[in-house]
Amino acid sequence: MPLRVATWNVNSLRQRLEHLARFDAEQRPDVVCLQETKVADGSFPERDIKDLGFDTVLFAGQKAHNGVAILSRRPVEDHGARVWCGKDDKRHIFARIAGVEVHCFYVPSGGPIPDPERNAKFAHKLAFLEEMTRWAAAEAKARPLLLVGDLNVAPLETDVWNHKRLVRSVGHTPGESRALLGVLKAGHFTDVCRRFVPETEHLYSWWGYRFPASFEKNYGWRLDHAWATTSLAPRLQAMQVVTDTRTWEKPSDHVPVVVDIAE
DNA sequence: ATGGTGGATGCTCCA
Repeated sequence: MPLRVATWNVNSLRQRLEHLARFDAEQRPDVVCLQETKVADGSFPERDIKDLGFDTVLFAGQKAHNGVAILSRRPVEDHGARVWCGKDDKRHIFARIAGVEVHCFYVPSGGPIPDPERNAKFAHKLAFLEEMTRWAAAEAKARPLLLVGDLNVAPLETDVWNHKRLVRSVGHTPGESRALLGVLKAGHFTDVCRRFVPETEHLYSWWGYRFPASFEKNYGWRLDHAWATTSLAPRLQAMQVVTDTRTWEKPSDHVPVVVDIAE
């Protein structure tokens, strides 16, 4: 059996517990990386998660915003978290499982205006992407890494429903795309989703709430990613974007991405 | 610099 790792921005873990249980029953992942848990550590629903069969539950959260977690059925060999851009705002957690260091990221959304001079949130996002990609490129040489999460960037033209219309929108600007594609093109990582779905095909993991009927019209973006170091690439067996969850009642705006790694 | 909706919080902020 391969190591099955899922990543999912649940947009409030407490609102999504039933969806997590259903997803877990259908996909049986060994590891689940969550973003936007939106819960302080003291209120984390640890019992509910352990009852699903995840013996190890790691979380780094805060009240109301952000928050990440890693749930594992397999033994966790090491774990930790890192502070990015000098802000301890709960956007990263990692665990080594079956020899693979799994890093779970929640990149800042970046606010509405794609100009770092006028929008401090966009400046923060660019700084975060710079720090994260620099770190990733350096660490990739050392050991097998699987970097997953909501990177809040759709880097390819086919990662959004209308490139021309959205190229000046935060999340799809050339600068943001360059930050991600630079690491991939440097050969440090394989974009797991694009290894299984060619770049000529549209692929999305997020359909916004605010755009009317975005899911029905398939007005999506690919914001959720999985990157494997090139040393892991030969072991990549399968990838699924579990679009079905977006049809469930009161869904997250993001859907899970599931990756299978041969052991 | 627009609105749309959803989540957490507490009479708005964030995505």
